[in-house]
Parts: sequence; structure tokens; C-alpha cells
Amino acid sequence: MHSYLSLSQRPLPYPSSLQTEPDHRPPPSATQWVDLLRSLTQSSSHRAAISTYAAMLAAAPPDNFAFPAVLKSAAAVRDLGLGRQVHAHVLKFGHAPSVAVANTLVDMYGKCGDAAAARRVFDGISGRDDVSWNSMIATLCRFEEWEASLRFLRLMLSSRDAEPTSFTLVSAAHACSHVRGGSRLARQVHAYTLRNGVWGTYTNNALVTMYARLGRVNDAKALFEAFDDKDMVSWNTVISSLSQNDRFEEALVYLHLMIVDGVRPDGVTLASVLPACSHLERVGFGREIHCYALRNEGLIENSFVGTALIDMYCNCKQAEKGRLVFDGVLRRTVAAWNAMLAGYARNEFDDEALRLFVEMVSEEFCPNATTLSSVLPACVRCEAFFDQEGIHGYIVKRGFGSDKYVQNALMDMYARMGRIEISRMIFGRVDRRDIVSWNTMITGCVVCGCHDDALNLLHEMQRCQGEDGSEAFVDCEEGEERIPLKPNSVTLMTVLPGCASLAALGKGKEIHAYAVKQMLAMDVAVGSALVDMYAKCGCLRLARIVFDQMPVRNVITWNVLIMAYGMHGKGEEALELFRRMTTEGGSSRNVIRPNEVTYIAVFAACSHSGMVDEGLHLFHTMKARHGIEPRSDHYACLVDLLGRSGQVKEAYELINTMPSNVSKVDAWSSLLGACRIHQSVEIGEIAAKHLFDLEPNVASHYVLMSNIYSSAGLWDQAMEVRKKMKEMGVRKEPGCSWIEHGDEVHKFLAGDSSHPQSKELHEYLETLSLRMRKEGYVPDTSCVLHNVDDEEKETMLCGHSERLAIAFGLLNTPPGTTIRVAKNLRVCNDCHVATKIISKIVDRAIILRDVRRFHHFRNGTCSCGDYW
DNA sequence: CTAGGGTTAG
Repeated sequence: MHSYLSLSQRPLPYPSSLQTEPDHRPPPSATQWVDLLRSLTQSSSHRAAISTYAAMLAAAPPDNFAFPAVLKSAAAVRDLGLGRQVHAHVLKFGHAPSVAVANTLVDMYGKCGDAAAARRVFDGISGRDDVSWNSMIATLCRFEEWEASLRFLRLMLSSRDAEPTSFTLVSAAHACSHVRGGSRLARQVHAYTLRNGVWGTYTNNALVTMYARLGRVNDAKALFEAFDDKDMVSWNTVISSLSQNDRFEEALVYLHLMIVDGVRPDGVTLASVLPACSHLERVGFGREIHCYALRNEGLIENSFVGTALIDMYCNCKQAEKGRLVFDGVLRRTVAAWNAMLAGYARNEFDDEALRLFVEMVSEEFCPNATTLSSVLPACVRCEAFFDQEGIHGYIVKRGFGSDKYVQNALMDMYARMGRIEISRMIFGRVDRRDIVSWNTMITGCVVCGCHDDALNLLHEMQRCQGEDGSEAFVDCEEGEERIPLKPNSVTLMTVLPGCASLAALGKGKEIHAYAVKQMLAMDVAVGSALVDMYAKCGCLRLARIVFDQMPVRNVITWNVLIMAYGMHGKGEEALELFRRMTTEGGSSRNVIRPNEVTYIAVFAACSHSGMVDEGLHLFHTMKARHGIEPRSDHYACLVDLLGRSGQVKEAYELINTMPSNVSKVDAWSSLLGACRIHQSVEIGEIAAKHLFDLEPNVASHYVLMSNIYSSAGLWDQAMEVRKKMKEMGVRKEPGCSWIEHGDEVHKFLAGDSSHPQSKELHEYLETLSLRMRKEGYVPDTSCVLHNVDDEEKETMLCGHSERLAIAFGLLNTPPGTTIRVAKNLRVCNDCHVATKIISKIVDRAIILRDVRRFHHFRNGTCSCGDYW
């Protein structure tokens, strides 16, 4: 008795598939039975083959010729029960031990998901041949046991049972693209095929895929090009290699070459090339592929094609089209559901996403890690859904807690909830952090306003280059193993807003240099972020230089620059850019259509420069010219524009004309700010009344109203508002200013004395104060809330965070250096006057950025000309 | 009797 024929299970019940009615035509002889069976298996009529086997079983005992065929069919339909039955028959009826039968058993068990059984049968084979080894090695690959598969490959070589064949090489190529040190093994495998002439389309295609998986796209391409017998699979291989390595343009080029070569794309081709259309947002091209799929037999029924189409439409902002495809998909797979869910979530159709998720679960589709990481962002944004920790529990319970995608989604979720500590904890547990793990964590910090943490992470990320598994597979030169993890364009786009926010010009310049060196500066998104960073660090000139040098610009790029000019008080220039954008669109000669944000930028620019008429004109024409319906933030800008220019009453009237479906909160808030500037107590009271009602928890409303009262000398009312604020348990955000010095950003809170130089700073401000008075400075104490004596008020003003930051800059930089300070709130009137005088006394340019705009102080004047 | 190419996510 040969051990491979032993079956470790007790006799199994007859599987249902063997109970089918036998064919009634009389099949006379045993050989005819076998012929019929084999022909059915060969023509992929597996169900029929299985019925035939059942019928045959009733007529005569099966033999070694019948087993391979029925086992192949069992494997094809993944029927493990049937496979085990046949194994039992092999034991019962098999005459002489046949290696071929055993090999087929190994293969069947592998395909039916019982790796242990496959291994048991393999171990029992005496006189193993090449097919035995190949089947076992392929089985291990199927179970993603890459190391084990390579171990068996070595065993095969040393056993001298058989020489590796092209089959062996295919598995070897597969395995070595998934292990550490794969590049070296890959070269060995490649060399082996050349040396031993183990060649053919199968091997070659496998090698192309192997190189692509290792990120060595150029090697993959070269191998493809050098191969003479390209068939459809070869073309599909190279196209998917490019697509999967983010070389989308090239993937489209190769599709074209394939067609020129006379090879007709099949479902696999489409499924490989559609992601390229999706990422490049080439919806026109994607639609052509959709038509091709509809016109050609069988393509649209392919679930891979359907899924890729759903994704393509959704990624091109056409979620409704995606839904139409989804609804037409005949056999919905989990991937199709996921694509639709992710598509909704990406377009922020959160309700639809959640509804679809519920539908998916109720139709008994089992959500996987992809599903959950797609739904999570929708849950976070969706107000109806607030039990986020509950979701986390659900995820852990279902065993998806260690999936990288899920972990990223969770990190993002907690960051958006303000629970950055939890994001950090999850980040700490991520197994092999890749670039996206890092990017997600960095984004989380930026979302939470922890900008310095984001920059620190950027450093940390580069420090752990080459460490353990935190390496990325990238295309590298011959002889190189792998290039370590390094920031990509997403990292830069994430971290640049952090620099912008911190006004960390030095760090921003460093990142700019890195971007240029890594060829990432050409990227529209990176370029736009650089323009924004320079503008927000006060360097409008550099922002403009970067803008002018960008090869491609989009709406966002233009919006950023218009916003930049507006913030720097250059309204005329901003409007000129707006005109240029809509008429010539820069170097591409394509006119760029303004969007909602463009108009926000334009109105803000008008507001900071007092260009009321221009702003009003653009407001009244935006619908007709560009089809943009004014939103609540547009109204808020307009109210700000009118109010700031002193037309408080007109601003109030504008609010009254707003359509009822547009939220008025922001508009009231703008109006209240205008009342603060122009001391309109009555209208201020109206605005405040609405705001206290609509947003009782926002501190700035109370503070503004209180300040309006105190500057009008209405101390009692001011105290009243303050009391009300206290009762509501609302706390004012503390004033905070910061300044970059060397590698650090120094922060100062109002009245704060925790800075190491605090004592020096206060002393310096005092001596400065004496000189300021000689220049005619009179403290304006109206913005000080407390009803205290004047001397104390003045001390409090000196404790304003921007003064501390400016003093720090003056004390720590050489004469003549420009001081750049940023602040989280608006600059108060007194600080504005004071800074002007300081700039004159110390003869320094001081650039002060507040929440809204820049103030360039020089020689006793401000760029805003007191219009602020 | 064993083999190559595909969809979804951050």
C-alpha cells in the first residue's frame, strides 16, 4: 500500500454532486466511459463530467484513467467534498499506484483549499516526477506560502528527481516577487531560464509580471519588448504591469500599440487599462472602452470589467454613471459593491454610501477589509452616524484590525475626531509601514492642527529608511536591492500646508528643494501647494515665481494665486489674474473655468482692498457668466466686503435678501465683525442675537459683541455678554502667535511667560514702549475686555501674543532681517498701530499674518493702509 | 496530471 493513497478521513457521505441522475443512453464499454469523461473535462464541461463520473460509478468501478479527469473537474468547480470522495475511490478501486493520479490529487487539494491534504499526498509519493514537484510548489504559491514554495524549489533541485521545467519557473517567478531579497532571486530565476532554455510565452509573461511586482517596470518592459512571440496575454501582462505601477499614460500607449499590432483587447485588457483612465480622469477614453465592452460579446458581463468601469466613472466625478453600471452588473461581486461604495464615499455621497452598505449586508454579502476602509470616511463625515468607536469594535471583532488599509482609515477617522492620540497608537501598531501609512499619519497631524508634529514625522520617516520592513519596493538600478521609503508627492502636498500654516518659510524652502530634486515640483498639486506655502509665509514674489514656472496649472493653482494676492492686499492684481484666468488661462491657452472657490478668493481680495463696486459687480454676474449659484460663503464674503467698507446697513440688508435655503451663520458672523470695526452697536446686537441662537458655543461671537460694547463705553453690557459666555461654558480660544527661528517654530500665547526668553522679551517691550510714546503712540485700550485701570490695560496689550513674537524676532535676528509672524486670531487695532511704530523705530520690515490677511509693516506704515 | 495576464481601498 502506497502511503499517498491513504486517506486520513473516515468514509464520507456521498456528495450531492454524485447523486445526479445517470445518463440513460447506454455507454457500452469502460473505455468509452473514460473517453466521454475526459472529453467533457477537456472542454470545461465540468458539471457534465462529474455527472458522467457518477453514472460510470454505477456501471463499473473507475480506474486510473478516470481519476485524473474527474479530479480536474472537481478542482475546477472547487468541490472539496467530491475531491475527497474520488480520493476514497482511488484507495478503493485503484489498481497500481499511479504518480499521475497522485499529482492530480495534490493539484485538486491545492485548488480546493486543503493545503495540508495536498502536502500529505505529496509526502506519500514515491518516485516523484517533475509534475509532482510543480504541483506542490504551485500549491504553496496559491496559499501565498512564498518562502515555503522557494524552499521546495531548492529541495527539488537537490533531490535530482527531475529538472525544473517551464512550469517550475513560472511558480518560482511568482514566489520570488513576494519575498525579501526578491530582486536578487529574480535575477537568478531569469538567468536560469536563459541558461537552460526553459523558455516560452508562459515563462516570459511570468517573468514580466515578476519584475513588475518588484517595481522594476523598466526591466519588465524591456523583457516584453525583446520577446518575439507576444500573444494577447503578453500584451495584457505589460499593460497591467504599467497600470499597477502607476504608469498610467504608458498603459494607455501600450493599449494603442496592442491594437495596432492586430491583437483584440479582451476583458482582462479592459480591466487592466480602465484603472489608468480612472486615475488620469480620462473619462472620455473610459467611455470609449465602455462602448467597446458593450459592442463586443461577453465583455460587459465580465465582473472585473464592470467593477473597473464603476470605479472609473466614480473617480471621474460621475457617481451616477457609476451607479448605472453597478445596477447593470449581472453577478455582483464584493469588489463591485466595494467599488460603488468607495465611489460614493470619494464623492462625499455619504448617505448613499451608508445606505448601499446596509443593502450589501442585508443581501448577505460579506464585507471585507476594503469595504470597511471605504465606508469609514463616509461614517466619519455623516452626522447621522456618531458611534465611531462602535465601528472600531466591529472591525476588530471581524478580524480586520490589522489590515493596513483599515488601519489607515481608522487613523484618519480618529484624527478627524480630534483623537490624534488614538491615531498615533494605531500607527505604532502598523506592521510594515509603507508610504501611505506615513502619509495618513502626517495628514492626521495636519488635520488636527499639530503642524509641528507633521514636520517631525516627515523627518522621522526619512530617518527610518532601510529599517526592517518599512521599505518601499521601487524601480531601481541593476545591482541594487531596493530603494528605501521616501516622501512622495502626496507627502509633500500634506506637509506643505503645515509649513504654510506655521509660516515656516525655512522648512518650506527645504521641501521645495527636495521636490525639485525628486522631480516632484512639476506636479500640479505639489506646485499649487508650493505657491500657497510661499504666499502664506509672506513671500508673494516667490509664490509668483513658482506659479510662472509651473508647466501645467489647474483651477486650484489659479485660486491659490488669486487668494495670495488678495491676502497681501493686492486686489487690483488679483482681479487682473482672474481676468487672465478666464480669458487665456496661462500657458496652456486653455481657458480655465472659475469655480465656487475662485469667487471666494476674488471677493476676499476685493474685501481686503476695499473694492466694493468691483466685488458687487462680480457677485451679480457670477451666475450668468459661469453658472455659479452664490453659496453661503459667497454671501458671507459680500457682507464682509460691504461691512468692512463701512456700509454696515447695506450689508445687513443683503442678509435679508438671502434665499431661505442658504445658511446665514457665516454672513451674520461677518456682519458682527464689521460692526466691531465700525462700532455699530444696534446692528451688532441683531447679528449677535442670531449668532447666539445659531451657534451658542462659538466664543468669538461673544467676544466680538463684548468688544463692541466696551469700545462704545458700555461696560455693563460688555460684562453681561461675558457673563453669558461663561454661563454657556464657552471658552475663548487663546490668542497665539508664532515665528520660525532656525529649525524651530516658537509659539507665544497671550500673557504667556513660559518661553525661556520671556523675561527678556517683556523688558525689551517695555523699553520699546517708552520710545514708542516719544513717536506719539497712544495705547488704544478699547479691545481690552476687563474694566480695569489704564496702566494695567496697557500691560495687557503688551502681553498680546503678536508683540511677544515680534519682540522675539527682533532680539534673535540680525538687524535688517525681515520679521515674519503669524497669528491665529485677527490683529487688534492697538497692535496694528503699535507694530507700525515699532517697524519705524527699529527700522525693520515686519510681516504679520492673521487669520485673514497679511500686514506688511515698513518704516511706520502698513501695506493695508489701515484698511483692514 | 502541473503553468502566464485582471477589478475594488489610503
